[in-house]
Amino acid sequence: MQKETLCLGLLSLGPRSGYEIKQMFEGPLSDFYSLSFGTIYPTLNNLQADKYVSCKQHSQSKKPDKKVYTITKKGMELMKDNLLSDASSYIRSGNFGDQIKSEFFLLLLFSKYLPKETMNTVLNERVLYLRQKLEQFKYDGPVPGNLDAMRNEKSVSFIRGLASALIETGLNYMEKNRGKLN
Amino acid sequence: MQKETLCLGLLSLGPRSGYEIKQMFEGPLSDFYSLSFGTIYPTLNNLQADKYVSCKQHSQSKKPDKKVYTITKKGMELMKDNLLSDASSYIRSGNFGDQIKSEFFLLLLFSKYLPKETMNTVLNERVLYLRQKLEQFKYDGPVPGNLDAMRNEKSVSFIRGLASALIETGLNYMEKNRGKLN
DNA sequence: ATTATATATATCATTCTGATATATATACGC
DNA sequence: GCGTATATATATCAGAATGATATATATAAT
Repeated sequence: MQKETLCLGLLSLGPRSGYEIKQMFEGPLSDFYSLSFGTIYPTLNNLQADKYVSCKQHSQSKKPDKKVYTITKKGMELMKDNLLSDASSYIRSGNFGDQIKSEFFLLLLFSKYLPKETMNTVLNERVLYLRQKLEQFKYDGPVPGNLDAMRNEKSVSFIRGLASALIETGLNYMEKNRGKLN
Repeated sequence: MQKETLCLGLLSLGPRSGYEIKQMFEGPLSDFYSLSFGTIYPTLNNLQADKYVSCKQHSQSKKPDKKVYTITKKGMELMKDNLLSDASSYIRSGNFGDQIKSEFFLLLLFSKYLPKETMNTVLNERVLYLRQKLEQFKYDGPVPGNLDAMRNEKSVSFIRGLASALIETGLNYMEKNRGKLN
């Protein structure tokens, strides 16, 4: 997905600064996508230059100005147009498409070159990590303001449910079949 | 995973050319990782310069020479050292780590900006695509020579089983819950 | 006969990340 | 009270990787 479309999409949930957009990528979204500051800030500047977003600077005493961006009508149109024209190309991507980069699976692929005790530790920690991830996805308590807008989206509930189901399946499989790696 | 470690790992399965390494990334591995020609060829040249691989040129009438690389003892050592020292950093990556880039999930996130009929078509095609993927992962018939070495690895059976289980879970979830997106 | 696909290596502009720079505020332990 | 760590906030850039393109031929399909 183009970085412009993605930033506009997140701004469609409400006005935000570049820093806050980055924070959204560090929340639940982090498991599916991320953009770096080096991408977010230039993208917002370009979107502003082309009037897809407007910007209000909130001067803060001796911190850098907080630049809060708001999506414009023109920006909403661009976002919708881009989503529509690229929708079909996302069908084959991610979560069993062409974009998963699983270093963990690569490690498994070459696991025979590692000492058994190392692989045992790695698999144990992987299980712990996945359990922790699962808890995060199922967590329904309060979240910081920036992330709240996302939680209320129907699509986010759908994605969280799917992610939870996938992690549970992965955990069960790992626990039942890890013996087969030796 | 460093490109050097990865190329060495694939060469540990048997001597191969850069073109054939790329082919392995287009097989079942494509769902988990990939490297481009622009990465593979320079990496192989560097590995050769540092004696981690040796190279035999097979001249072919009027095609470019086929350069078949073989991993050296020094190369095997580097690969094992790298795997060992980086193993712990792969625990949190991929398949619910920080490296999944799912454009499909992003599309779902913004699905409310798309016409219902578009989303319907997209979800239908996604289901078809996943069914096709599932068949590919379960397929146990003959494969081209390059890929055969991988099929015989225990770890590959493990990964294929895990991938199949994950896709099945994803399919079931999508079919049961797609109504909740509207 | 033409088009598409496969073999085979190489290069490079564009893109993206991860790190770093800059500057301040606040919370925490001791 | 003092140092340390973390959080806020934007910006830039070296280095790395991709995707596209160039080059050249063989073969299969239409």
